[in-house]
Order: sequence, then C-alpha cells, then structure tokens
Amino acid sequence: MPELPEMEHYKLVLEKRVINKPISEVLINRPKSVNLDTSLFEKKLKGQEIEAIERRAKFLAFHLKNKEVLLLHLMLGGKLYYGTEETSPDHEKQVILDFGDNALFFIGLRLGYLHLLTQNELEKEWANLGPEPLSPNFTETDFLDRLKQKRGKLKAVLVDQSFVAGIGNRYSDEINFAAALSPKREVSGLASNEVSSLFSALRQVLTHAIEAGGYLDLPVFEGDVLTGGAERTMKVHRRAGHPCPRCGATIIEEKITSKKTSFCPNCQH
DNA sequence: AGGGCAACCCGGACGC
DNA sequence: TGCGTCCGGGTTGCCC
Repeated sequence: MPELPEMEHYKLVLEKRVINKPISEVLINRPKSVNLDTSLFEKKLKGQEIEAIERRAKFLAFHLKNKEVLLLHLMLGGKLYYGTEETSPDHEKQVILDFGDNALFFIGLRLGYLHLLTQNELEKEWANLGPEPLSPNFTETDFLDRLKQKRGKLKAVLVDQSFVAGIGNRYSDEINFAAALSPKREVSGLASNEVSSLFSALRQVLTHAIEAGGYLDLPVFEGDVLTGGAERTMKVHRRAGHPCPRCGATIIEEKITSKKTSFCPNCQH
C-alpha cells in the first residue's frame, strides 16, 4: 500500500534520526520477515551503523557501514515507527532495531520483508525496475520513448514497476485524474499533448504527496503531525459516490485489469 | 504480450 | 463488546 511518496517520507524522517547510530539490539518476532536464520541476522546487524538511506521505487535500502544493505519492502499494510516502546503503536512489531534511546519498529510485515543483502544482491533485486519518476534525469522525452514501447491500458501501465518505478493503485488514480485521462485508455492511442499532460501530472501528484507527508495514517514518531497529510489531497481515489472536484459528476469505481480503479466518467477522457 | 488469476499473509471490516 | 468469514493489496509466477 505504501507507494513512492510514503516511502520517500519515511526516508526523510528516518535519515534525520538513525544515521550513524550503532544498533544495540535486534529483535525478530517473525522469522519469515527476514532472509537469514534469526540468530545470524541478529549477529550480523548488532553493532552495525546505518550510513545512508536510499529509496528506490517502493523500497528503502538501509546502507550499513560494512557495505551490506538492509532492504525493506512494506508491501501491503507495512508501517514504520521510530521511538520508544512506550510511545510505539499497539500493533505487532515483526522486527525491532534498537538504538539504545529509541528503536525502529517494523510493523505489519505480513507480505513485506527486511532482507540483509550484499550490494550485488541489491542490484539484482532492482534490476527490473523502471526509472525513478522524480529523478531530474527522467525527461518527458524518456517518458514518451518508454510509452511508445508499451501496450495496454493506462491503469495497468502506470502501476507497472518496470515502466516507471514507485506508482501503485492509489497514485495511478490520482495521476490519471490530474491528467484528465481515462484509466481505460490504450496507451498506444495517446496523443502527444496527452502524453505531456500525463508526464506533468505524474510529477506533480507525486511531488505534492511527498510535501503533504504521504497518506499513511500512523505517525512515524511522537509528535509527528505531518504524516498522513496527503490523504486530504485525494481527488478521486476511493471516493466513488462523491462529486468530482473538477466537474461535479459522480466519481465511480471499476475493476480495470483486476485493479480497483476510481475515476470521473465525465471529465477523464 | 497483455490480461486473468492464484499465492503469499493477516488486520480489519462485516455479518451474525 | 463476541466469533467466524472474507477481503484487500503489491508482487511474482503461471496460464491462456
């Protein structure tokens, strides 16, 4: 569920808090969430420091001093919290990294995971990801070139991680709305001005969502008032039955290539 | 090659 | 404030 803006938000919050602090304890409550034998995982991590946090698509990579990497994917319903045991939310924590004064809690890792990898293994994991949509290197020309090679419906293409990385069900709805394009459109039939709208919508929606703190409902630390702000900026996603903020028609929800999709049937063409 | 679907998993929503 | 059932969601992989 967390998508690019939510993971970027976690990165921004956490890199102010966990960088260069030794990990004093590691607690694994759910062995399936990690990729090594729990005692080995704990042993390898204990005493290590996180040197940098990198986000790629919906992943966070915690780069360790010893050049190994903790790779996190939250999948469905995964969340993070940084603070003390007392202030932490009353949810099951599958993995806890303790930094002494505060700890990083990995919550709701059901399908999600935290894997300790080498740099090479990390590269393999990321080999099939498309470009980062907010990278300054990613231009409208790149976008157009990639789009030319794709077929299928706009909805399916936007959530395809090998096309552009980091967009999921929620933001694909918002991007299509911002571009005033129907999620059912075949991408091969898009006119060049429509591709332009789509490209700027993509950047604008994701950028604004990051600025608003993402949509996740759980504060990341005590006193956190920013997280979740993007929920209020949703124009169509999961708003079926409400009036379209652009034209006033009723927003609908339909399954498009097996994805629940919200859109305005009147002003998205 | 694109679309459909099952598997992974379990918190939360819903029905009673 | 109970108990069972079902669903959702990203990703992978397998089918047609």
